[in-house]
Amino acid sequence: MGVIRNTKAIEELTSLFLDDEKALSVVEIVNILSSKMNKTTVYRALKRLEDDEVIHSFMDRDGLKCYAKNRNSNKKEVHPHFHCKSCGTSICVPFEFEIPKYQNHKIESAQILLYGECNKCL
Amino acid sequence: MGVIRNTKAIEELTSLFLDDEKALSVVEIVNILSSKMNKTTVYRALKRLEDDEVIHSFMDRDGLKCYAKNRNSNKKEVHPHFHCKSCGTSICVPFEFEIPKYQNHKIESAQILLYGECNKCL
DNA sequence: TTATTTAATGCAACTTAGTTGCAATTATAA
DNA sequence: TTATAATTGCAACTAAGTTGCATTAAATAA
Repeated sequence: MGVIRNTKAIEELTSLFLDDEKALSVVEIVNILSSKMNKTTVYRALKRLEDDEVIHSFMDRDGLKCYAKNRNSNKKEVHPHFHCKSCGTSICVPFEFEIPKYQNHKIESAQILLYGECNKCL
Repeated sequence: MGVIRNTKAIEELTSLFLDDEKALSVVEIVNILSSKMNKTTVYRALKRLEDDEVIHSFMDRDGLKCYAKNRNSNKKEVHPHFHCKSCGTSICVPFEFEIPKYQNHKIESAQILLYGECNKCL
């Protein structure tokens, strides 16, 4: 939520997240931008964009951090992500998901990761 | 599903998973057993126990692999896990969860990770 | 426009989870 | 007991992600 500056890194990164559905792993992002900026910059700029709620992140099945664009809604999104074991890509699944309650635990966020094979790979 | 041998490593590891609820991260497990065996052995034995469906694994919010005991049921369990942001511990949440369908994707497994603060930390 | 300040960047070095190859060891079945 | 195939330890490695610090560049004030 800090003051986010309109730098070249932020510009390049936001231009990668045009699609509502497709998620990108940090490895992909760092590779795509390797000739344009340092990986440290990528990591830090992604963090800023996430803090600013422009994008959101999740861990795929391999423990690799992935980012995707936030949809236009004020409240924090809770939707599943699908990770294809064949091609390795991840997508946002446009399902609503209600965060469950559990005893006297305070649940602040939830992540659902679906794992299998996508339509293209089948 | 290979022939799993009854070695000291397997014995030590299974003795860590007595509790149905508590999950242990690989880092914890490697630390607990550091004086008794090599970390490579820990990783490999955990993999065997998981293949053998004695334990199951999931990624916590920090991308750290966690393991927990399987309950006595033949079919693959699908239950959420809760990861406390304060104390860092994770537990199995005894809820049933139905794996959703999505278009023409083949969903083989699903993971739900709840994140927040546990009863002890609140 | 210029000066000031503060965020953002690049770089190199580091941390840590997890893996690999290989030789030595050990559990199991014959 | 012996053969065999799985398991282990070790050391070296890979790769994701972080940190400190000097430099650069936005944003804002003058």
